[in-house]
Amino acid sequence: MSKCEQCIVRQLNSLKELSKEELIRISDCKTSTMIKKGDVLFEEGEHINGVFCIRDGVCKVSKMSANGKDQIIKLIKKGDLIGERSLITNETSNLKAVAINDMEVCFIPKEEIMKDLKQNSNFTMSILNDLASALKQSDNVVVDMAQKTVKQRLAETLIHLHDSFEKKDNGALDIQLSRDDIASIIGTATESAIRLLSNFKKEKLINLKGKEIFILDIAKLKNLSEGF
Amino acid sequence: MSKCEQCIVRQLNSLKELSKEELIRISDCKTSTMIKKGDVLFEEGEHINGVFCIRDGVCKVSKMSANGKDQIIKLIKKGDLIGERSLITNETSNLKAVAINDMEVCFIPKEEIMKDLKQNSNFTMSILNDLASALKQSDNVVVDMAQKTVKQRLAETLIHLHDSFEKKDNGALDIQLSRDDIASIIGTATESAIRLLSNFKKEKLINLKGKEIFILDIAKLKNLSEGF
DNA sequence: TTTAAAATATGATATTTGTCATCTTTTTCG
DNA sequence: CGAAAAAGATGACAAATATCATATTTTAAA
Repeated sequence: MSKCEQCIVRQLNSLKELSKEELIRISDCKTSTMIKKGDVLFEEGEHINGVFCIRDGVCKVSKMSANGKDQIIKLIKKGDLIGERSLITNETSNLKAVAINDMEVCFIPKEEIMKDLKQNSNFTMSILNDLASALKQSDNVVVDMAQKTVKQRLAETLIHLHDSFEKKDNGALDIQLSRDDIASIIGTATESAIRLLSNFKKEKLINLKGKEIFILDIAKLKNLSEGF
Repeated sequence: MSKCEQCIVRQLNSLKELSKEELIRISDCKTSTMIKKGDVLFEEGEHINGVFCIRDGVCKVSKMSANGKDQIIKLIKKGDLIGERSLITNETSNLKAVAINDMEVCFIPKEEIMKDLKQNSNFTMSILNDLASALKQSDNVVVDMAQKTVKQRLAETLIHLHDSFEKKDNGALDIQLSRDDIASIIGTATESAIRLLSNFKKEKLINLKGKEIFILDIAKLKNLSEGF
């Protein structure tokens, strides 16, 4: 099994604050798993009992609304940690995570990572920072959901995807989302998402080939997302 | 000036984790202020440089959307701390806070509270917990904003107000919100909020006397908020 | 490969929500 | 107090969005 000390992914998240000794200890107790596209990392209401460190792949993190529709809260990718919140509050997960493509993830059991959280204050501070950033981000999304139109939110989401994901050789965004996923990110009906995507394509803001998305006009998308 | 060691409000938030010595130090450097209804505690984009501890009164915490409308993110009341997030990330505030009624607040400068955050791990853990809870809460609101109708959100908000605020002697909720505030909490146009409130009154779910709100049928409101 | 199922697409229509206009009531302030 | 301003209320209408129906394309499974 690969070692945390040598894992580059660690540099991308709070684990970079751990000392060599701490890392070796974590490395010895962690487990690595391959997760297939569509498989569930964890369910809403499940005790996670640790944190996941994403070595490769992408997953969607969602929550079921009272109305029975899944709302995607965020996309998690290589280098991200997930599960810190449940770790800290000792609660079951309020979210569900499903792989969007094949993933490689490491799982660090709660007891071990808690030791570091209690003893390494740089690590604690880094986790604090993560939560603080996530909170700001989430508050921003609340405002967008409450105040922006579906069209604005789609534009915003496309910009966000453009900023957060690599491009494939042909220029397409290197993430495969179904129309349903996209609708679930922006919080609208699937048909509405499809219609707006078609409009955006007609207006040459994006191009679509199956599930491939090509961002053509970032500036106009930005304007759109701000209501112009 | 009153002393933190003797302040009951402290028991309601993370400051309860501080030792007697730490409290005395905080007490010596804090400032207390009276804030008038409508006055601004801090603006979006402002360096807060510390945390506020609310001794009395209520304020609305909001963020301006790209469309120019203010969205209320949360209501802060007696016993709450505010400003922890900006403290940790070293950023300017992403939110604005305005007093909803006359308030009494204490301000603890950043340098002092940071000492405790670095040295008292119980305090740090408590703040971590606060942020984790706030994040969960915020994610829940995202789902509601994205998936629930305005009517559902109004019902939800009324339940929340009922759960979080005392009742006056006449049974009214002890918080004075304008119709505009209510609209800004649920993320809708003022007229829509007014109309729905009138409907709820007609259906005997609530009663309204000026700005006073009387919750009459919690069970039906709960059903409504869940889509029945 | 063939077939069934799922995903995508699009039109027609209904519902929800926002906007504008106008009126009434309440609050504020000289 | 009384005038002006702000807040609240309501109708008419427009715009945004959801829903339903159905057709087409893609994907997955036998």
